[in-house]
This record gives sequence, C-alpha cells and structure tokens, in this order.
Amino acid sequence: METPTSRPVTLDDVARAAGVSRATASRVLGGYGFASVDARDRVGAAADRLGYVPNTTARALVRGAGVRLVVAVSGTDATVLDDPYVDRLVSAAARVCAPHGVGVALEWLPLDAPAGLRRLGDDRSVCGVLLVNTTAPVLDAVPAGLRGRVVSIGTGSPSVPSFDVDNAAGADAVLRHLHAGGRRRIAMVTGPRWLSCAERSVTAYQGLMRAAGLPVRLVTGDFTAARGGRAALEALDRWPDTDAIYAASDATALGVIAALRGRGLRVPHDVAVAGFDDIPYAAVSTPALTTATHPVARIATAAATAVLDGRPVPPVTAFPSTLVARESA
Amino acid sequence: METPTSRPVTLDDVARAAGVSRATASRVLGGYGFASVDARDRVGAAADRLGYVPNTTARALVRGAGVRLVVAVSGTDATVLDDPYVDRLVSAAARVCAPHGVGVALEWLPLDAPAGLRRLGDDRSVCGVLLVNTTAPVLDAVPAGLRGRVVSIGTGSPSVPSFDVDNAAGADAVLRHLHAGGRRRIAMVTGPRWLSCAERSVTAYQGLMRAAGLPVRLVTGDFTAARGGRAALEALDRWPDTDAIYAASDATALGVIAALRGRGLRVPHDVAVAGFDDIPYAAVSTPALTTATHPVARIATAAATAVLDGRPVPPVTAFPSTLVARESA
DNA sequence: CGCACACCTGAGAGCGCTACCACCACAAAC
DNA sequence: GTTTGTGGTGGTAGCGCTCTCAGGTGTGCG
Repeated sequence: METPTSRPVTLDDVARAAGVSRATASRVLGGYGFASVDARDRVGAAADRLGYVPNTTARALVRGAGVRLVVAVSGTDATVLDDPYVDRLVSAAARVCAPHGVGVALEWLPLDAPAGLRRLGDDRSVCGVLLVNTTAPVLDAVPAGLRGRVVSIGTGSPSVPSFDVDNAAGADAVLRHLHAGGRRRIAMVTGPRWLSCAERSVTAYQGLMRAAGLPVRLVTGDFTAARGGRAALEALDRWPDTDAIYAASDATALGVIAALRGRGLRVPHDVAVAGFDDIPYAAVSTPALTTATHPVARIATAAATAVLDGRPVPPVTAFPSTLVARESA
Repeated sequence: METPTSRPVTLDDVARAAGVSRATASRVLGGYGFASVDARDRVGAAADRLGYVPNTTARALVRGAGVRLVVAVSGTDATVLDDPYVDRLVSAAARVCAPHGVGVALEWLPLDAPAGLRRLGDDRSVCGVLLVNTTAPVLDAVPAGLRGRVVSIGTGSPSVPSFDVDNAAGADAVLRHLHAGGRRRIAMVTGPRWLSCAERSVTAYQGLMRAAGLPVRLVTGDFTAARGGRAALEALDRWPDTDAIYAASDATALGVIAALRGRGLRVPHDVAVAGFDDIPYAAVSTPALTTATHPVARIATAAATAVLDGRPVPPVTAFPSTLVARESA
C-alpha cells in the first residue's frame, strides 16, 4: 500500500505518482476547480495506491480554519464538568465533529471570570464554541471575533443563537399531568438558581400554580440526586402536606424518591414525583419515573452542526419536550 | 488590548513590538533555548499587551504533532456510541486534552472492518487513539505507525498498552458478597460475549461458581437496562429457583430489578441483585444497588494522559474495583 | 483568420510557527 | 595571542497544504 519508509504520504507524493502538479492533485482531492477526467482518474488511483490521507492540520492552517470545537461549561466550580448531561453533550459533539477532522475540547468557564472567552476568540485553532449553562455575564463576555462561531446550549442573546429544549413546555406538560392526577400541593426542586435557562421551568411552575390558585413551594437543587434528596426533605419539613414533587431533572427526581422512601413515604401513593430529561434509567427506576423528554444528543448535534457549517442560524431553536407518563406520578 | 483590525496577532507582531526577531520571541514564548532576561521581559510584555495567543495549528504542523485524539469504539453497529460509558470516556478525555490544545473525536470502529485504524494511523493530525471495546481483530489491525500513540481501554496486547478496571477483582468481590449473604443459585447477566474484557468477569464468575460447587447460569446481556430485563426473565424461566442475579453493569442490574418487580419478585428478599460500575444512580435506586466501583473517568484520564505524554507505559494498568454493599444484595 | 470563451494546468506565494544553523560577544584557558 | 567554550541572537528553511494567477489548449463564432 505504501512505501516501507515511515514518512507519511504527502500530496506531493501523490502528485508525482500521478504525473501532475501538486495544484492539480489538490484540486482533484479537494473536489474544487477544474480537472480533466484523465487527471481525476490518475490522481484518485495514485492516492488510493499510496494510501494518502490529507493532513488536516496543514489544510486548516492554510485555510485559516479551526481544528477544535470547545465546549465551555459555566459554573461556580469545576464540578459542573462531572454532570452526565455535559458528558452527553460532549460525546454527541465529538461524534458530529469527527468526520470534519475537528476535535472537541471541554473547559470550565468560571462564572466570575468569563473573560476566558477572549482567549478562545483569539485562538485561531478554535473553530467554534458551544456555551453550556449560559448566563448574562457569559453572553456579555463573548468577544466580537467569536460572533458566528459561538452558539449557546441554553439561553442565548441577540448575537449568540441558542439551542435548547423547550423547558417551559416540558414543565407545563408534567405539571398539568400532576394536576390532572389530583395533586394540589405541588413542590418544585429547582436547578441552580443562577442558571437562566433552568429558571424558565421555575417561571412556568410559578405561573401555573398561581393561575390554578395553588401554593408555590420552591426548594433549590442543583440537578444532582444527592442535592435532590436533601431538597425533598427540606420541602417536606416546611410543607408536610406536600402531595407531589416536581424535580427539575431526572437525577434530582431519583434522589427525591430515595429520600421519600427513607421517610417511609410511598411514591406515588403518598407523594407523586416527576422529573425532567427522560434519562435511560427513568424507565427502570422503582417506581418508573414520570418525566418529560429532553433530546440532549439531538440538541448537541444541531448546535455542533451549526458551528461547523458556519451558516447563519435562527436566534432560537427550541426542541419539543413531551410528557412520558409512567408510575411515579 | 489589540489593534482594531480583526487580523489575529501573530508571533511576528509580538517580535516586532518587542524589538526582537521571531526566533527569539518563539524561544521566549516556547520556553526553550537561551534568552536574556531583557528579551524575556520585552517579549512577555509585548505578548500580553497585544493579547497574543499562539496558533496551535501552525505549531502542530511544524512540530509534526497531532491535534486530535480519536476515541474509537468497536462494536457491531454504531449504537455502541450511545452508551453512557462512552460518554464519560469521551468527556474525561476531552477535559484532559483541552489544556494541550488537543481535541477529541469519537468514531465507531466496525467490528468486521477494523482497517479503519489504518486511516487513523496515516492521518498526521491524529496524535493518538483510545481503543474502546477492544477485540483481538482490532488489536491485530493496529498499524505499526500507530504504535506508541494508541492505548486500549479494556484488553490490550504486547504492542498496545491497556487501561482498565480490574474486572475479575470486582466480579470476585461482588460474588463473594452474594455468597456470604447465603445466595447459592446465582445467575449472571453478561456483557456482549464478543467483548474480551467483559469476558474476564464471566471467567471469574465461572471460576468462583465451580470452586464453590455451585451451578453456572449464564445469560447474555449487552450492558443495557432493556436487555438486562429480558435476560433476567430468561434466567428465571430457565432456572426458577435462582436466588441472586449478578449483572455485568449497573444499567443491566437496574433493568433486572425492574423486570423482577414486574414478575412480583422482591429484591433482595426473593432475589438479590448486584451490578458493576457504581454509577451515580446506583445509590438512589430502589432498592439501593449493591455494586463494585468502576473509576471510568480516572481510567480515561490516565489513558488520555498516556497518549498525550507519549512516554512508554506499562503494558497493563489495572484500576482497583471495590465492593459497595447497599440494599439490593 | 482573429477573437472570445470555455476548460485545464503548473508555478509559486504564502498560512504561522519551530528549529536548525551560523554568527557574535565576551570570558576563561592555554 | 590563539583557542575553546557559553550565552545570546537573527536569518531562514521548511511543515503540507490551498488557491491565486498566468498561461496554456482547444472549440465556436463573427
């Protein structure tokens, strides 16, 4: 297939073997400009024979294109990177980027130092940024040079298009289901309060409760199961007659169920529990978790594709969230 | 901080601003070779003032270094990429690679066409490969040019170092716990049978059962919850007196528990269930899952660091797995 | 026949950077 | 005085590729 020397096959080698100039070989392999059928055949054959693989790095350098897509996750500390949600985002992005010769990097963007975005904007090896857990300060810190190369997974801004699940619709569907099931004293375990996109479901919850003349019972969570459990107990202590708990994430909901069980409360008999995300484990939990879908992989795929394409994107792309009614509520 | 022109700041700009040659600026910023204190100061100041960020792409090109680390997951079809295990691997790798200016790509390596590795070996933009779900054909397909740049997460070979959890020890710990709890008719739901590293726990199971004079009851799973549930029912149909099920993964175990519940069987009263991995949801499942730890992030971090460093690595690095006894067994 | 207008080609100038090499200054050793 | 360093520096040749540009060769048309 290739010469015994370990030197990698370059475009020059292919051109020489095909008896054409490097320029012609580049045109054929790059699929642009003119090239005769003869040249096309010869170059193609030579490339196959030599096992030529274009050097993405050199190509990126001359084209001024980037080779990395950075997933920048905001948060108070680096533990935000431990979230399975981030794992799914990164993984889906890495899958989309692979055929383009682009790799994905994962970074924590401290909430109080969003200036780190400057560096990303000045780094020509970065072809785009996926902002996760966006907040207003982060959006403000996006340098002009990054415009068109950055999208947000969550809340966006006029200059930063956003991709996210329709949080409000999902919350709405779940809460209506709870209400339809006869629940009237519904508490909510929120996500982190500084996270603007998570606040949408809080707003939806508040709106629905007020409209129905029901009490608003908010306890703060952070999307994790452990915190969800503690939050549930806190809610129970403050409002012992609570008959349903809506958790901002399935992980939280699972923690809530475990805590409830610890208190000797039956789900859904005593307290109904519903989550958000429809993670794989929701279907096999005990009881099976009622929740709303959150197409994380699809969102990440769309966001990464948008940056990779570089074409203008509508300011907001909301992915529908639908109810998945199971046993827990 | 920088000129109003959108042209990115290059090393030339810094050198000019500092009144030195590009070579000197490169030495200072690269931290190699000689440079007077004066030159060091001037270049450093100029770089700061101009907001210089080195172009990783150019650096990689001239150094012949790669800019991507490819996570190549073998499997019968592309659904292997949907596994949360892969998500964690990719995410951890992306975190380690980020400071090095390296991005992570995720690819499916068809089990029957491991020749895809050739391409990765010839691609100079690839600085390394993380083989996941390795099998003998995959290891055989690793081209010589990739030696030293590829490591396996799972089983390795003389030329491909491996990083993995100590599957046998984990299985051993869990099974001994089951045995100590009085269980004698222990079935096992395996991982995919073609996956050599997963077979280690099967071997451990078989060895332990035979040594204890207990029946070997194997049903095939694929690490997913859905398949785990079906496998559990299959085991129950074949051996109705089964009093414990050891699942090769926590996801499987969760599926097993759900299926058992569907049959009206109580866990652990009627059938004890244990898993492997200690995923976050294991602690909050109902009942809380007994399992053995699997430090996925640490493994991926070590593997990625190894390829990034390029230093020789011991052929096998086994990460300990310890029992986490909870309620389910 | 000349002219336009295709189609096709190769030379060559970089992309931004590293690293090799030659060179200079100065000091210590012979 | 010459030699041998040793710290410090700049010139410059590339890394492998793309893409502009100048220059072909044909064909159709006035």
